[in-house]
Amino acid sequence: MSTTSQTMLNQGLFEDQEVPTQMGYYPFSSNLTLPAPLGCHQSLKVFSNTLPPSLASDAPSTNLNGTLLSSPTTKHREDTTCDFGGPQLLSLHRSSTNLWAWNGDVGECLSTKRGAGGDDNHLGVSTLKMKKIKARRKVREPRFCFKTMSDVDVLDDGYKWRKYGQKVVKNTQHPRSYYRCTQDNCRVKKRVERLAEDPRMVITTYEGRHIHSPSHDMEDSQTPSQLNNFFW
DNA sequence: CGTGTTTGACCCGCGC
DNA sequence: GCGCGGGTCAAACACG
Repeated sequence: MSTTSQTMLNQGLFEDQEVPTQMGYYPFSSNLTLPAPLGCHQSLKVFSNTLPPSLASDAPSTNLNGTLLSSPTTKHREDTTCDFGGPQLLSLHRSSTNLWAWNGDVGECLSTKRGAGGDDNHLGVSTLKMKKIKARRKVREPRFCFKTMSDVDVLDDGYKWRKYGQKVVKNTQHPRSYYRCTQDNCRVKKRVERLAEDPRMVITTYEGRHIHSPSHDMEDSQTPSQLNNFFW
């Protein structure tokens, strides 16, 4: 399966950004048209759970096009809407709120990379490690979710992922898988689960930002610094 | 042997 | 304060 198309999808989220990135919210354009990933059915759904506070409070029930999408009371990840631009394209709208914020210091909080530091991490948990863990869990990276209809659980998005956990979530018959980007110092994680109501649908949740370009691009030219900040 | 997956244990946040 | 559930760790295992 080729990775090109899915990589374009991820990159596309940022190529047309209009929303500033302060407060740690990911930028989205008002109406993105994205290529559907290969390996997925044409009916690709996307939903987002990141929204700047101003938009969340002022117009919680509208997307950036002003279309009524969902209840303003939805605070959690809420399956919202997505229009389809056609067989190869889809339009991403933004709607539901997710009020998680990050303080811009996440990198420091999350810098506990296994084997990377000089921490004494043997024999249980050192106090330092515990503090770091606490910090990690307190400050959450902004997240972005999308839903695809696919036979395969893990969609190839151009990055290399390593599975670090799997969990059966309550009231669902399908386990949720946890992946971490294998790139050094890149803390991006993703969760993959299937929709309980429709097991054909795969929900992928990305958390964090890639600090590098997709793996298959690394051999040829390293992408200019400007783009690096916006890769997933 | 290196790399990736599996899986049970553990920890923490949150609701009651 | 307690229990539940989600998220992570890390040892064991599988595979090329």
